[in-house]
Amino acid sequence: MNNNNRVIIFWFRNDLRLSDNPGFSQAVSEGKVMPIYIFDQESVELFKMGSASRWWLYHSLKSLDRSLQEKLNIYHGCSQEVFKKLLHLHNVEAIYWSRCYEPYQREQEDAVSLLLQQHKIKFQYFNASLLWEPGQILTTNRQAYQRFTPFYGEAILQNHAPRAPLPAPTTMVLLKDTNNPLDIDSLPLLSKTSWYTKMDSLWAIGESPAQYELSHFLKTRLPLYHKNRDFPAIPSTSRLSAYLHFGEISPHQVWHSVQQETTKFLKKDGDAFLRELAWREFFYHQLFHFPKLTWKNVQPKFDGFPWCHNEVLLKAWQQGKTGYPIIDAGMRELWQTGTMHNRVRMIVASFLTKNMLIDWRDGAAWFWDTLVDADLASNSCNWQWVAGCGVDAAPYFRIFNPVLQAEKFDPEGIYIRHYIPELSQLPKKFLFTPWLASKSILEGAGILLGKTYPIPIVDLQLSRERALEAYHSLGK
DNA sequence: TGAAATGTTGGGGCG
DNA sequence: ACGCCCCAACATTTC
Repeated sequence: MNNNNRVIIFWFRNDLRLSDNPGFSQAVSEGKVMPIYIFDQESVELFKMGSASRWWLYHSLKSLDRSLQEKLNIYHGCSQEVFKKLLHLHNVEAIYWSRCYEPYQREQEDAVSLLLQQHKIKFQYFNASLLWEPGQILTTNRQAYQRFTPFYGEAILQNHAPRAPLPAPTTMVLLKDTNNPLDIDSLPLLSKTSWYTKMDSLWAIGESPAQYELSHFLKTRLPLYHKNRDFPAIPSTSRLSAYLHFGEISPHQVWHSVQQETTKFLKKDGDAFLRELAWREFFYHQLFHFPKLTWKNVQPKFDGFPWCHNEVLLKAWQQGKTGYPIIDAGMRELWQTGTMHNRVRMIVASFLTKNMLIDWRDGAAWFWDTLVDADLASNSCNWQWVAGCGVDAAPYFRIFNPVLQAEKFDPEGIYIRHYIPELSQLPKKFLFTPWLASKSILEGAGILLGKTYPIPIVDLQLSRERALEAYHSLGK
């Protein structure tokens, strides 16, 4: 066989970037590289990629393809089968990829590894999407941490700082698989109804937009991050979560540049942000050690919890028509933009699980479908955290009051007015409690309660008491 | 990374 | 002048 025909396959997964991609760098340094992406969802039983994620992925792949001189090779179907064909058609020298940690991705990896072992093909995987490998951060008993605080302390204090990010390779020889008829547009990524046209204008997707978001965040938002991050009307968050999920930016790049920015004046802000990045790690590690947590309560005593199955309430929550302005604003932000401010995510999640007494899995499923940053680890763990059944979870009796939360974190009502235009004329005094406004005030604001904006769909006090009762029914 | 209920304190009005 | 009561304002406990 002619040695010149030998190719190295680099399998892109949730690492859709060229910079700080150790496996890709190694591949292009060793020879001609055939970059591939496999859309492999058929075997996924739970949590097939949601609509918003698929929309994001479409653009992310387009961007990656441009970075790869339009040499990205697209496949659709079972990963193992795709590799079987590739091995048959090409003279494959080695196969490299970046590890992924979601249960079905691990199954894919195992199946592919087995195949490659059988064919005696060299393969190697790399860590490109976590600061610390699961299994690297363990208690002295070699167990996974069950509490974030010691996890974070140990991870920072006892382990080396995350490695420095790598630059993008400067030279590369890329190969197109000429036998393959598929391209990005042939994947089932964009639905027929173009619900996403508005989103197209809200997000710039790809590796260089991700870098731009990061530098913009460092310059304009990080300096007041600690103070501002809880206020949804203030642009204070990094907006990096979706880029991190698909790997258009690596956590190492983010970690490293935040640390570089963090002078003593910014220390509090830098620390607060790095802590959030560490929560992401913590959740990935949890998922790694307990893959069932996407649908199973981490605390088994919650298995008997008396959740209500109420389609009417669930739908009202999904559509942002509960009658509680901060809840509805958040749910509409999600629907319109594919994201939701972190503080508001906690408020709407508390409302669904506690005031509506609806199963956290229903909330997780909705978020999974609608969030552009939908991430199995963060989504599942955060829902369990709010519901009280997770690792290091909020106590069940911590029930957010949507009126008080709105008064506290959207005091001027800017966020609410933005996402609920039908309330925008309401005076601030009644903006958080429209049902308390007199008829004349409502009229003056052009509101017909029950018509143009809903009457509260559940009673706060009664639902709170009901939730506490349900909690007590679990016993200790 | 709550909220409500309950407890405590201290200033001021008032008999 | 003094004690009593009221009630913010704050602290603690409970869910």
